Parts: sequence; structure tokens; C-alpha cells
Amino acid sequence: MKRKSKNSQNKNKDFFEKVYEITKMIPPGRVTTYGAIAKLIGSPSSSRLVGLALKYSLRLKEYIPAHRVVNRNGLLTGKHSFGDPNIMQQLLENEGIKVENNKVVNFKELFWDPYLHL
DNA sequence: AAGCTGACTATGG
DNA sequence: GCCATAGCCAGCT
Repeated sequence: MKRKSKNSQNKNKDFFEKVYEITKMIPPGRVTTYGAIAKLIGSPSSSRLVGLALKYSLRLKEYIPAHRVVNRNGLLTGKHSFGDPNIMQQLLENEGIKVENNKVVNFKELFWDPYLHL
């Protein structure tokens, strides 16, 4: 059956969904990076979309531990998207992650590699 | 409907 | 060693 072209809006929503799925995998007290997620999905250069997806994930009814995702420097670049800049840091500290100067302390050690989960 | 934006990252000057 | 630029791609306005 050929489908009408009106369904041409079949866009790759998988990207966002995968981002959500991977983000949910992140264990408490751990953090990962946009690049790692993007690479895991298959588009290492699409790290922006990861952040974008996480931003929109905040609107979702489902809870996504978006605060566990930081940039490759361990910097809380997305803290401002939580409504108030302190929320993200509070969430991280609540899980035992130390944040100093908007940066995750011992980021390298706390980094959770999604590949290890596969 | 078309263009802008963005929670990035790597590279070059 | 810091600032500027380019690539990336889809959802949002």
C-alpha cells in the first residue's frame, strides 16, 4: 500500500526518543555528556540536538534526569533551562554530586559512559 | 511555511 | 590560552 504523501511528515523522531531513553539509563549520582549520547545514537556531531531534546524533555510529563547530562567539560550549561539556575545544581548535589563554579567536581570519575551499559 | 535557534564540539588564529 | 568560526539537524515560532 502506498501511503499518501500527506504523511511525508514522517520525521526522525527516533533521535529524540533515543535521547530520552539513554538519559533515563543514567544512574543516580552519575553524569554523562551530550557528545557521548549523540555518538551512541549515531550522530556524534549532533550533540546540539541532544541538548535540545533534553530541554524539551522538561516539558514532558515523564521525568527525565536531564540534570545528569552536562557538556564535555562537566559544565552545567543547561542549568538555565530548568526555570531557575539553581535547580540543576541542587538536583545534582541531592544525588551526591558536588558542583562548584557551575562545574561537576570529579567529573571525570563521575562520568558514566553509555557504551558500558550496552 | 520558512527560517531561527539551540543545554555542543572541534578546529583555527 | 582565549576568542571566533564552522558543522550539525530537527523542533519551535
